[in-house]
Formats: sequence, C-alpha cells, structure tokens
Amino acid sequence: MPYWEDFLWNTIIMVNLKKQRWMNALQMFRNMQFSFAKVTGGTIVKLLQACGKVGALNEGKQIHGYVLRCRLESNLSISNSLISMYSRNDRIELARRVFDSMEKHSISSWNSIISGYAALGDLDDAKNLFNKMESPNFKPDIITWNCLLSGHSLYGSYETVLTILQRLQGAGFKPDSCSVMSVLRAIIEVGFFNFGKEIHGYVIRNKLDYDVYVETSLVDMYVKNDCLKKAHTMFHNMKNKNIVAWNSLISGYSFKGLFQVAETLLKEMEKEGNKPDLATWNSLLSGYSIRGHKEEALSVIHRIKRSGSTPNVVSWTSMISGSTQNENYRDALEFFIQMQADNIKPNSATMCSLLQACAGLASLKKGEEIHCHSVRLGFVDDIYVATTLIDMYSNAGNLKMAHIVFRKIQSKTLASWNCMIMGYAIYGKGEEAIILFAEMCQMGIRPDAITFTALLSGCKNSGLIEEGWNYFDSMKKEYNINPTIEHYCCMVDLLGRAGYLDEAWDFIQMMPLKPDASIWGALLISCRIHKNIELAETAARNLFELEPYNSANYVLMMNLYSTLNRWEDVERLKDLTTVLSVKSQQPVWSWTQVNQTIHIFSAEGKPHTDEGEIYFELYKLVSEIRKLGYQPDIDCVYQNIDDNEKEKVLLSHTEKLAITYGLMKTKSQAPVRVIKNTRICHDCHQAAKYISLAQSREIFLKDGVRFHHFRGGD
DNA sequence: ATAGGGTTAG
Repeated sequence: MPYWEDFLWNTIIMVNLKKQRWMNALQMFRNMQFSFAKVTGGTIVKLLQACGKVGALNEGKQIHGYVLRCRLESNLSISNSLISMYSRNDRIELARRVFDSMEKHSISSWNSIISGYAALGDLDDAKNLFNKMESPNFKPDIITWNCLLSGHSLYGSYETVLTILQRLQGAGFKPDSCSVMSVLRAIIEVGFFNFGKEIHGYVIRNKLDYDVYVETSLVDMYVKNDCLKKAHTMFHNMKNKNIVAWNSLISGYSFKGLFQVAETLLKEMEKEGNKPDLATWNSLLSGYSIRGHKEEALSVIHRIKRSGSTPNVVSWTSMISGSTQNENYRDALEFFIQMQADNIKPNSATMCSLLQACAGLASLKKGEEIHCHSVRLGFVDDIYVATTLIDMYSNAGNLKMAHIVFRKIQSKTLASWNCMIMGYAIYGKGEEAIILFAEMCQMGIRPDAITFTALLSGCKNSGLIEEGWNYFDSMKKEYNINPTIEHYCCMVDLLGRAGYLDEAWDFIQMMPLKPDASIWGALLISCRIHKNIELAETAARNLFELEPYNSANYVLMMNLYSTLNRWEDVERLKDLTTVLSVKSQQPVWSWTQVNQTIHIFSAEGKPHTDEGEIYFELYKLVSEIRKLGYQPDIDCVYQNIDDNEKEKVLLSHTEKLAITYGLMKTKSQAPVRVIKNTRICHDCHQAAKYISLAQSREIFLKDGVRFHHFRGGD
C-alpha cells in the first residue's frame, strides 16, 4: 500500500469531519478498511469524537475493534477518546472497562472517566474517582474540577455547585469560563437571577475569559430572567454572534408571544449568513404552539421541511405539549400520529405530554395505549413518565392502576406522592389520602403547598372535618407553609358542605386573603345544599360583582330559589341575565366509549341515534331499581312543573342515558365508564348506586369535579 | 501529531 494512498484516505476523512459530515466520514472509514489503508492516530481520535457527538455507538464499536486489531490501545489519546466516546453514548460501563484495562493513565484519562460519570448524573462515582486520582502522580486540575461542577450543575443542587466552586478556589485554581458556565446553569435552573447578574459583574471585574460561550450563556440568562431588553443589548454588543445566541433570543421573543420580533430576528440572521438550524425553528415553533397558534406552529413544521431539514422529536413534542396545554387534547393525539408517520421516535417528554392529553380527555383506553407504548420504548422507569401515569390513571378512572404505578416507582419524588394523594382525593378516599400522607412524612419527605391542596381536597370530598381542620392548622405551625386561596377554598367547602355554614362564614371573615370567586362559589354551593337563602344571597352578591358574566352563579341561585318555590325571584334573575346578556351556561354532556367509538349524550345537541331504544331500556331499569328502594329525587329539578313531569325530566339526564347505553352495548363484566362535564346531581348518584346493584356491574362516573365508583349498590 | 471540561429548542 503506497503511502500516498493512506494519506489520501486520511485527508478525505478529515475534510468530511471538518465539514461536519459525520456520517460521511464514518462511511469513508468503513470503505477504507476494505482497501487495507492505514488510518493515522489523529484521524481515529477525530472519528471517535464524531461518534460521541452524533451518538453513533455501533460505528464507535467498529473503530474500537480496529484499534484492538491494530494494537493501538497503548496510544493514550486514542484510549482516552474511546472512554469519552462510550460515555457520550451513555455506556459508562464500557467506558469504565476501557479505563480499567489501560496500563497507564494520564490526567486526561482520569478526567475523561470522571466527566463520563458526572455527565450521566452519577455524582457519587465521579466523586469517588476524584478522590482516588489524588496521589503523588496526579492532582486534579481545573478541568477535573470543572467536570464535577458541570455534573452538579446538571444533577446536583445549587448549594453543592457553590461549595465546589469555593473548594476549587481553595485548591488554588481560578474559575475559568467553563466554571462560570456551570454556575450560570445552576443559577438559571434555580432562578436566582440576581446572583446571575453578580456573576456577570464578577466575570467583568476579574477579567475572566469572556469568550463566546460565556457571552451566550449570559444572553440566555437574561432571556430566561425575562430581561429581553438587557439580553438584546448584550447580544447586540457581541463581537462574534453565534447561532446559539440568535436562537436563545428568538426563543425569548417567541415565548413571550412577540412573534413579529422573533420573525424579524430570523430574517436578520439569515441575511447575515447564518442558516437557521433545528433549534432556531423549534424556538420559534414552541412559542406559537404554547400560545395556541396552531396554524402558525404547523407552518413552521412546513418551513423546516422546506429548508431541507426534518422536524425532530423536540419539534413534534412542542406541537403536542402546546396542544395539551391549550386543552386541545384531540390535536395532541393527532400530532402524535403525524409524528409517527414521519418516522420520528418519541421520547419520555413526548409520552408525558400525550399522557396529559389522555388525562384531560379522561380517556382510559387512549391512556392505556400510551402506557403500553411507553413500556415498549422503555420509558416507564422515567420518573416524570411514571408520575404523569399516576395522574392520567387517577383522572381517567383507574385508581387501582395509578396505585400500582406509584408503588413501582423506586425513588419517589415529592411530585409522585402529591399525584397519588390527589388521586385518592378525587375519588373521595380521604382516609387513604391521609394514610399516604403519613407514610410520606415517615419517609422523611417534606410536604409542600401542593401536598396540602391534595390532602385538604381529600378531606373535603370525604367530609373529614376534624382531620381537615387539623391539617390546615399544621400547615403553618409545623411546616411553615402559608395557605393559599386554594387551601382556604377547600376549608370553606369542607365546612359548608357539612352544614357548618356560619362557621364557614366566620372563616371567610377571618381569612387574611381577599376572598375571590372560588371562595364565594364554594359558599354558595353549600348554601344551596342546605337551603340557606340569607347567606346564599350574600355570596351571590359578591359573585355577581366579581364575575358578572359567569352564568353558573346565576343558575345556582335560580336553582336555590326554585327549590324554595320562589318563582318570582327566579324570573327576576332570568331577566337580569338577559339585561346583562350573560352567555348561557356551558352545554351539559356525558360520554361513554363503546369499542372504538365515543358516544356523546348532550342535553341540547342532537339526540343519539338509538335514543328510543335507550329510553325503553332506562324505563325498564328504573322500574327494576324502584323495587330495590330507589326514590326519584325531584328536588334536583329546578323547573316550575308538577312532580310527575319532574320525574320525567330526571330521566333525561345525560349521565343516565350514557350509563344505560354502556350497559346495553357491553355484554361482559367490564365496568361501565362514563364522563360528564358538569357535576352529577343527587338523583343520578342514587340511581347509579342502585343500577350497579341491580345489574351487578361496576360503574365509574367522572364528573366535573371528582370520580364516583359504584359497585354493588355502594 | 492526536485527548479531558462549555452555549440554544420540548
């Protein structure tokens, strides 16, 4: 093999690498082996770097094989590159094997393996190796310290980052630009932006290496701190603007909904010869998506394709999560289909957004589907996915499954405990919520404000007054958490529903926050239940003032008047709503899924095609359950009609129709699942109890607030 | 000659 041919191969590979055509370069390496040319050490190192960068593990392994065949492992640079290649491909155990098999180590070897552990979040192993390397031969240098810093800025706490920074200085090193970057990252993560500004000053005062990375990170810090002006001036003064800085600024404007500026910046950067990359497009797209501009977001997808690139996981997850957050759950599922059609593999973030969409739809079947998907793709061990699964199952009607997922989590986070407690709460299982709370405290996990919202909701839905009261007191006393309006609302609801209306009133008078609509709403609902007209009128007066266009308040009040047969007051309120032209109440609907179809029963919309048959079946059911003791509760009808008519109206409640249809269409013993968008009335609640007994079928009914589980008349 | 630490998008 003539020397010039070896040289040619090496040169071609190097040129490809330099032009960032990683895959081309790796292909060249393969071709070259067939012609038995020799690669130089430098080329191998560069190739291995490329494998680390693009995640080409298999190519990296091939190069490793080549290294072993040619006995190049004694070359320290090559072995060190192998360590780095494996750890960048998340295969730290292989990196460790290379490290352990080396006869000699250099300081770079130590730094490579420590960096590997730190970058994967294995901070203990990184620290152990750090201690091990300290010997007469080796002393940690600034790079070793920065490896620890970087690891802790990603996976550790803000405090540990600062401690390491101090120890680094104690060991006689001066923080360089990489150290500053890690500290900045920790600051952005925690949101201590004031300290970020101090660091900015520190960098300038100490004339630290003020390179393009530090500059970009500072721009990004100001963007994330909502100081777009400051970020823009800094960006403007950058000598060498890089694409990352452009992207950061564009993401800032897009996120704030200032799309004009974002688009102008995009044009400017193109004019200055920077081709937008995927991060640029995704920065723009996420803003559109999260603010509900579906069409614009979709058009960015097309612009990406037109620019010759392919929308990636982040692009699609943006689309999905934006839809979910705007409560367009169907869109979210639709985008997932499009994403799969484009052959883009979802990751755990995608799964979380999808599961949230299923929770929003309360669609158990879809949720189970996404769960299976996550299992197949190996995402169920991800703590975020697992926590979202708990949330999905408790919102879609399978508390048992939520509990199974919860128990399987190895290292539970505060969020997972909170979700599970909330799960019990929405099922009205207050005792279980309390037991779980106690277990959580025993594990040494400190509850936060959200924990107490969940716990108090549990007490509220189960009527556990004394317990709720005690927990409310302990919030401030034992845990030093200031109750928010949500906690006060739970208490008003708890007291009011139990009939302690005067106590609820006193409670409202004593609370240090200004009562908002939710507080008065809770009181009004309690007043309706217990038919207390005086307090109801006070609550309503406040509500009409706070939200004059919320029809639900007027309806509640009219219901109360009608229960007391005060029809002239009902008319008066009706006139008031006409004068104010309050939009009528949201349509009431229930739905149930039979096979792959969702059947919607709406109070106003068009009737179901099988309506006659359903009513026939329902009449049969009602006469059956009457024998078991069911009594229609005509107090649930707020029309000025006679009692026989009222009983007829009760039969037309959408949840009864949905339950009946579910029973008719499913023969098996599977539970019937019905979702209703508003609260279930007392009569339907009673009827469902008896139906579950008469038909020996479980019935799950989710209403606007919580879950009801009927089994054997319970 | 050729190693090790860093910036943006969900």
